[in-house]
Amino acid sequence: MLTQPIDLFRLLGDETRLRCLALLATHGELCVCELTHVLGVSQPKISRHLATLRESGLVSDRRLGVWVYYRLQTDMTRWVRRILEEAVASSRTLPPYRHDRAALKGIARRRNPHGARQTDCA
Amino acid sequence: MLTQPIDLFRLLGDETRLRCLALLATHGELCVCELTHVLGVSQPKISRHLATLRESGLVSDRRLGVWVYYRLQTDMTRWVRRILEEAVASSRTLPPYRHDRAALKGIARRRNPHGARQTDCA
DNA sequence: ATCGTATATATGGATAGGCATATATTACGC
DNA sequence: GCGTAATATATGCCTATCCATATATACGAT
Repeated sequence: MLTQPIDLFRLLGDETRLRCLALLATHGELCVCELTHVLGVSQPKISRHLATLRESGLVSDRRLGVWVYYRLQTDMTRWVRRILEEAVASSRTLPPYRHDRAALKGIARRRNPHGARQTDCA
Repeated sequence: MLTQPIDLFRLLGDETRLRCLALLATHGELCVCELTHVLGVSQPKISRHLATLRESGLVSDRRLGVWVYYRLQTDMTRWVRRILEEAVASSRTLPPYRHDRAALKGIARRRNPHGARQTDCA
């Protein structure tokens, strides 16, 4: 998983994935429904891209009750980490990513760390 | 040209382009026929990808007689340069790129800096 | 049963590559 | 000089393939 730089570039060459990674880089952990609402795209679309990122080892997931939380993988090869950091940093001020961060702050962050009952997500 | 990181990643997500960039990073200037021979791909294919890179501002070209020499653009945005450098560095030891550098050393480098007569290329 | 998430399938769109050809510059002959 | 040929590069056109997306469905937990 991710031995060739070109594979990383192909992963980063999709806006939905890049927006997810940018949000996960600033906030530690986000569930699928939060990303769905913030990015304003369909849930299957988000889920599919997160699966791609997970299979490539860029993110990891953990399930807490109904929610599945994704976060950036902590241990990455150095060049992967460097390129990813540069990708996030250079995107920070640009329209879609900048707006996403603002949108994330806007919505009610419903964290559910202990499996408490939750009717609605985000 | 190249204001969005995602556009750079899409450019770097093609192996032919990445191999060209890697060679141009180590050697200063290469003509189309040299790249064609070293990479072992068709001339139109190389020419097309070089045009893409030129239109994106990653490389520049100058014509010397019949030959057209391509080189990395000197002035790039900082984040572009950083990602490109990391891309080249992380590719250096991998099979295709490593082999390309060896192949380039193997062929007779025919430089034609002053328009001297030249019958065959590479 | 309901909500959150994942996946299977089908489809549309982008794009890389091959082939042929066009353009450009130089070499050679007269 | 002129014309032709040869080489280097670029470009149109076509096809195949990959990939993102939508839709529908299945799974899993409460």
